[in-house]
Amino acid sequence: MAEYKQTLNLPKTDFPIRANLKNVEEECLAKWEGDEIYARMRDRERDKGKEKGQYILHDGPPYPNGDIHLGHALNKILKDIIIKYKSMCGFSAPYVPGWDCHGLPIETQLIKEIGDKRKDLSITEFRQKCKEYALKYVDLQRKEFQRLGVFGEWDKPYLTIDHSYEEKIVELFGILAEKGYIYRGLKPIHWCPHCETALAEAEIEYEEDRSPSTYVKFEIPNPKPACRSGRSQIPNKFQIQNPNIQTALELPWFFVIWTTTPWTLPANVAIAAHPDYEYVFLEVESRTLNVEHRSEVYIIAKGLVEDFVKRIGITDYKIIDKTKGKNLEGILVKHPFIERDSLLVLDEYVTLEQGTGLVHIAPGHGEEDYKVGLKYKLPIVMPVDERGHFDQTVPDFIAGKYYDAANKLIVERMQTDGTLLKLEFFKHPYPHCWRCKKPVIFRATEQWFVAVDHNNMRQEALKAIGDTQWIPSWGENRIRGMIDTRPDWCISRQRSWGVPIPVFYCKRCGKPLMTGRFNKAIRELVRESGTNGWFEKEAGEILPVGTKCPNCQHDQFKKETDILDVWFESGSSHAAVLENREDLRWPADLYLEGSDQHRGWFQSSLLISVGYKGRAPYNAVLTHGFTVDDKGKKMSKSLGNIISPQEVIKESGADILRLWVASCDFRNDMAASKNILIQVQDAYTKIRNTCRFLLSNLYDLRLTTNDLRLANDLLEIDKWILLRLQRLIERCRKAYDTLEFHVVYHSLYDFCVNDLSAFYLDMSKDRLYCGGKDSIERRSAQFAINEILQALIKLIAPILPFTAEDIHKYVASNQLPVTSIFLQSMPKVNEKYLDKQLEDKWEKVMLLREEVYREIEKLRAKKEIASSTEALVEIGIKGREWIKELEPLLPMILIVSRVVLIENNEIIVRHADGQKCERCWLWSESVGKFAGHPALCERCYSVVTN
RNA sequence: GGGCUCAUAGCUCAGAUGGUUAGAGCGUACGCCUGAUAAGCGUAAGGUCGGUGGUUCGACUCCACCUGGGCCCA
Repeated sequence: MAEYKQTLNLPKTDFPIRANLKNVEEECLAKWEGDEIYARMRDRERDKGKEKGQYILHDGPPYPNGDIHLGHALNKILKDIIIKYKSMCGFSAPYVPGWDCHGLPIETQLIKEIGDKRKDLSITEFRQKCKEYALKYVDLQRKEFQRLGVFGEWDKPYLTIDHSYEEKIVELFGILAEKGYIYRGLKPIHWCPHCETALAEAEIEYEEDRSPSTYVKFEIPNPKPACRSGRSQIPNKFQIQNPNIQTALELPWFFVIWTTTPWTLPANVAIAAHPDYEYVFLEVESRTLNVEHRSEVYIIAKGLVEDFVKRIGITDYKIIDKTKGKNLEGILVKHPFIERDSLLVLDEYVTLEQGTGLVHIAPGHGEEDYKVGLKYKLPIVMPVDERGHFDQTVPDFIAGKYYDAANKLIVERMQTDGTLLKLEFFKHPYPHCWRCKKPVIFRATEQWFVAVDHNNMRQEALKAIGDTQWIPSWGENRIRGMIDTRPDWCISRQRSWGVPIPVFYCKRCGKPLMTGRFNKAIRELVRESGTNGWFEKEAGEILPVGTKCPNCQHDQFKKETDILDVWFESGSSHAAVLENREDLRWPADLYLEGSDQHRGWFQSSLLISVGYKGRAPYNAVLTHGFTVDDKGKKMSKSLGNIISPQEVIKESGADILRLWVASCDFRNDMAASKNILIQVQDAYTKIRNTCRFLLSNLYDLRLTTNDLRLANDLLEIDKWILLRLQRLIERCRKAYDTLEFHVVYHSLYDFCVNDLSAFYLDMSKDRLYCGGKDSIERRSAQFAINEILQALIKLIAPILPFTAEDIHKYVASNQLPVTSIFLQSMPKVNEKYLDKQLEDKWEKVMLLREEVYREIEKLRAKKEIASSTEALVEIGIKGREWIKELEPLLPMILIVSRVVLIENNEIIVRHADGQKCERCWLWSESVGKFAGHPALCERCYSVVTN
C-alpha cells in the first residue's frame, strides 16, 4: 500500500503551517530596512508617478508622551494600508510621519518629575528638558509604529519643533496678522492671585471650600405700562388682562439671583434666564426697609419657588402670574450697588439645580459668562488686578481690597441696602492652584485671538468645507456645525513650552509690532536658532538696528511673553510640511484621523489654511471611530478592558493587529477584546493555510512558454475559478479605492473559505495528487493555482504585509526572484476570464452540490458511507438538463466515486460499486482488473505504468 | 444638558431608490476524513432586524419618541 503513496504528487512546502509571526516580522523589518524597500518603492513610483500622479496622505501628528495605544495603532495602520495600496497601484505615495512636540502635557509631566527644581532652571534650560522629553518619546513611538509594519520616512519625520517648522508658524502668524485676522482682547482664564499666574485646566485641583450663598435682588426700574414713564420694562405680552398684575405694577419689581461669589458682582453686566423655563411673579411682603409699599414682586423660576421661599423664610406669598424666560429678554435692571444697568439675557446653560433660575453674569469672571457676553456683545468689566485686588474703578468701600475681603464688604453693604435677601454658607468643591494650594479665581486678561468673522473667514471656511469630501459624509455636518457657531479662536497661552507669539510692543505707546519686517526679523532668528533664540535674546537684539515704532517713533521694545496654542502649531502643518518638502504637495489628498479631530486638527488646519490661501488644505477628510471593548464601552484602566498593541504584537504578531483593523468598519467605533482577537487569529490561520496549500502544490511548476499556452487550454473548472478570481480582484480594488477595507477583508476571506478551501481546492486534490505529473488536468490546476496565489498575496499585502512578504519569498524561490512584494503591482482584472455564461452555469453547479451533500449526509448518518468518496450519486436530469455537458466532470466536482444521470428529477445516493483503489481511494469496478496492480483502478493503473 | 453619531444572529460584516420564507463567514452542536493534519470537509441549530408609537396595502429599510453606546461641547 505504502508504495503507491510514493507515486502521488503530494503537496510539498517548507512554508510553516503555524505562523511564528514574531520572528518572521522582525526578520521582515530587518530585510525591508536593509534593502531600503520603502525608498526603492518611492523611486519606482517617482518614475511611474509622472504618468499616474501623486497621492498625498498627510499625517496628523500624535503627541509624544507615552507608549502608543490601540487608537494610535489603528490610525497608523489605516494610513499604511492606503499608502501601500496606492503605491502598488503605481501612485507616488510618500508618507511623512510627524509629531506634535510642544504643549502643556509635557510641561506638566516634567514639572511633576523635577518638582521644585523648576525654579532653579532658566526658561531655556526648562525648554531644553521639555525637548529632551519629547524626543525621547518620539523615538519610542517611532519604533512602535515601525514595528507595526508601517512604511514611511521614519528617518526624517516632521517635528513641530524643527526650526523650519517653527519658522513657518511665525510666518503664518505674520501673514494672518497682515491680513487683519489677529487681534488682542479680554478673556477670562483661571488665575492664581497668589502665584500671579495663569493656570491651565490640568493645573487645577478641586477641594472642598466654604463659600457664601447669597440671594440678591436686582430692581426693575419701571415695571409699569407705558404712558406714565415712557417704556415699560415688563413687556405686555402677559399682563394686560390680569387684574393682579395691574395692581402689582404699582409695586417695586425685582429679579432675584443667587451667587456664591459676591465679589464678582462689581463685574456684573447681565442676568441670564433660560428661554424655555417658566418664571413666576411672586408677590411677597416687602423686605425692603423704609419704603412705602407693604409688598413687592420677585421674579424667579417656577421650579425653584418652594426651595426659594423656604430658604428666605417667606411664609406668605402669592403667584400673580407667570411667563416663559424668553419673554423677559432685554429688560434692563439696576445693579445693586453700582450706578449701572444690567441686561436680562437668555442662555440655555441656566439650570434649575439650585438658586433661582436667574444667573448673575460677569463676563470677566467666568467661562459661561464670557460666552453669553460674546452672544450679547456685553462689555467685559474687569476691576481685579493680578494680585487679586480691586482697582479704583469700583465703589470706594471695596476699592483696593483683596477679592476675598471684598466678599464680606459687599455682603454687608447689600444687607444695609436691603438688596440682599439671604446669606448662608455652604461647602462645595472649588478650584485651587496645584502649586500654592490656594483658591483660584476666574479673571479676564489680555489674550490673542484669530477673528473668525474678519474678512469673511467663517463663510470662506464653510465654503471650503463644502468643497471637501467628508468620509463618512456626516463629518461635513459635524464640522460645519462647529465652524458655524464657534467663537473667535484664542491662540495665546501663558506657558513656556511652545512657539512664542511673535510680537513686540513699543515700550512707550504699547502698540504691538507684528507684521512685515518685524515678523521677518523673528523668522530669521528662528530659522537660525529655533524659538529658543526668542527666549534668549532681548527685543533690541532681534530687531534690525534702528527700528522705530511706526506709531510713535520710539526705539525701545519689549517681547510678548505668551506662546501660541499648540493647535495653531499642528494646524500649520499643511504649510510647514506639504509646502516645504520637495516630494510632497499642497493641498493634501487626504487627512485621516479619529472623529475627535473635527474640533481639533481638521478645524485648526482649515482656519489657518483659509486665512492663508483661501481654501482647505485637504481634498478629502476621513474619520475613524474610537476603540471600544466588545460591549461597546470605551477602553479604560478602571474597566480593565484595555487591549494594548504591544501585547498583541508580542503574543500574536502585528499582522493580527492589522487584520483586526481591516476586519471592522472603521467608520463606526471599533470593538476589540481577547475574544474578538481570537476570531481574527482564526481567520488569519485560514487565509494563511489556504495560501500555504496553494504554495505546496506549486513545487514542481516551472512556467515555460509551453505551459503558458495552457492559459488558452484550461479546464472549464479552472477557467471558472479564475473568473471568480477576477471578481475578487474587481471587488477588492473597488473596496480599496473607496477605502472600505473591511469589504476587502471579507471578500478575501470568503474567497479563501468558500471558493477555494471548501470547493475548488478540495475538489482539485484528486487531479493534483493522483493525476499524471504532467497531465493536462494537473498542469491546468497548477496554472490556475499559481495565478490565484500571485493575485491573493498582492491583494492582501497592504493589510498583511509581513505574511504577504513571507509567502512571496517562497513563491519567488519557486520562480523568478523578486526582492519584495511591495515592488510589484496590484493585480488588474483580466477581461479574458469574464464569461457570464460560465458564471451562471457554475452558480447552478454550486446549488446542485449542496443538494447532493444533503443527501450524502443522510447516508452518513445511517453509517452506510463515511467519506463522500464511497458514494455513487444518481442525478435526475429533469429540470437540470444543463448538467449533461458536465457529466464527465461531475464525480470530481462532487468528490464522489461515480455519478450516473437518470431520467427523473430525483437525487439518489448509495454506496459505490466495485472496490476502493488503494492509490486514489475512489471506488471503481475496474479495481482488480490489472495484472501486477490488483489494487488499482483504471486511471491509477495508467498513471503508474506510464 | 446640547451638537453629531451608532445599534441586523454569541462575534465580524452584507442587506440600491420600502415589497416573496432577513444573507455570509466565524463560533457552537453533531458527523466525516487522516494524502493541507496543532490542518481539511459536511450537515444542522441560531436573528423578526435595540424598544415603543406612527406613515403605508406593505418597513430592517421613512418619521417621532425612548433606551443603551461613542465622539465633541457644557
